[in-house]
Formats: sequence, C-alpha cells, structure tokens
Amino acid sequence: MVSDRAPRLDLVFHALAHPARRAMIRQLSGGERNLSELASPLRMTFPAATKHVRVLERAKLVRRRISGRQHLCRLRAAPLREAMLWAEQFRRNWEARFEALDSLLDEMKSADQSPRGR
Amino acid sequence: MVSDRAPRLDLVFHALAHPARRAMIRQLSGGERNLSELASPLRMTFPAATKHVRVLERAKLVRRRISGRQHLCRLRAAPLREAMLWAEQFRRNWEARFEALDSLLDEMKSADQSPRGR
DNA sequence: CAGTCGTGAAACCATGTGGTATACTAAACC
DNA sequence: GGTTTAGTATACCACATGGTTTCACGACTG
Repeated sequence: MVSDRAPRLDLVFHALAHPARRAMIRQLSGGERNLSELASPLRMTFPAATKHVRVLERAKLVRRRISGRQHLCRLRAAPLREAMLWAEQFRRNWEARFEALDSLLDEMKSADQSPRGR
Repeated sequence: MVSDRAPRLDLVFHALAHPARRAMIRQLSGGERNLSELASPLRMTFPAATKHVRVLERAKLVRRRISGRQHLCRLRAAPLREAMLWAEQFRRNWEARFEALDSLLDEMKSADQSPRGR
C-alpha cells in the first residue's frame, strides 16, 4: 500500500499538475531530449522552462545527464508507477461501488440545492 | 488520447499533490463523509480542511450534497480515471524501453558528473 | 583566440497556496 | 427561545510558484 503522506507523491503529482511539464513528459516519452528541445515548443522563456525541468527532476520523473554543453534529459518510470499505484487503490472501489449510481443520481437531482458550477 | 494541456488535469493532479487531500480521498473511499469527519483526523483547523475539500471539488473528485446542516461528500471516479489514462500513455513506453536500462546505468555511472542530490 | 551556443544563476515581480484567527449563518436540540 | 453544532466567509500571514530580465560561464566552432 502506498501511504497518503509520502512526500514523493506530493512531488510527483505536483510535477504533473502543469501543462508545460506534461508536454515535456510527452516529448521525453519519444526519447532523450536536451533542454533547448524541451523549451522551444513552450511559449515561455528558456529560464522558465528549465525551472519546470527541475521540478520534474525533483520528483525524480526526469534524470539529467550532461554531455559536453548539452544537458540531456530522460524519463524515469518508477515515480509515476508509484503514483498510479496509489490511485489504483481507490479507482477500483469507485468504479465498482459508486460510478454506476453517479450518473443516475446526476439526473435525478440535477442541481437542486447547491449552486456550485456543474 | 488525453491532451497535455487540459486544465482539468491541472486541477486533478494539483488536488492529489497534498497529503491531507489524499488522506481525505482515502477516507472517502470508505463511503460518504461529512466535513467534520474529514477534517478531524487532519491536524489542522477546520477552515483549512474545508479549503482542501474545495480543491477536491474544483477538480470534480468530490461531490458535495447538503443534508440538513451536514455537508456530505462523495468521491467521483471519472477525473481520476482521466488522469490515470494520461499517465498510462507513457508508463507503458517507459517500462518497456527505459526501466531495464535504468538500474544498470545507475550503478555504472553513479554520480560521476552531476552533483545532484542522489 | 574570438565568438557563439547551451545552460545556470540571481534578482525581481505577481499571484497562488496553505495556514491561522475571528466573526458570522443556519440547522438541531432541550 | 437560547445554545450547541456544522459549516461559511473574511482578513491576514508566510511562503511557494511561475514568470520575466539580465548577467555569467563553460564548451564547441571557425
């Protein structure tokens, strides 16, 4: 069982919570890339992009290796696996026990009391 | 395919990036809970806890229904499923292509160039 | 050796996050 | 009807995040 209060999960989920970093991950899933390659498609300055890379490194989702003047980044699966393992614990429950009811209840009491954006 | 720049993913991953919110999710996986039940085990004030609940609601991971003076929260699987779907795209690649090499390379070049904390 | 390319680092800014304390509203109970 | 009880709202704080600009450095290139 993956504990709820594992600081690693904080880092991993936080790393995944930004579109730029997710885009980097997608790019890296095609193989090693250097920082310029990661930064160029991102509509932000280079320093901003490298900050995102460091967030990914902190979460150990990315490993960097220096070759000459290039910093090559590569993905690492382990942290993502741990994160998905955590989620998997509950997903099973939900789908089995709640999800079926959910859509029913949705229609039965569609926004009758809480004016929360739905 | 789940896009990288889906604001929903931002919200979901961010919601999962805090131990208190993950603890809430675990608790809710056992069934409906009201806010006091969610807050009490959390070593923080009640208002702080309800803020976390709202983060979960914003990510649509939690739905609230008001019954008398109690606010009952229930989990919703769909957003989590979408998040895991996103991750799954890459996890497969990584495990197949990189992970095997990773541990080897780890030992071969253990911290010979980058003095990054490892 | 000079220049350029890839990157790091620092300073700075606006905004968001996580937390507190406090005051308020509304339902439930005697 | 007054008092708990469950929860909201607001103000405030310290700190992190996400972004910029600017400058510096080391590695290749001609």
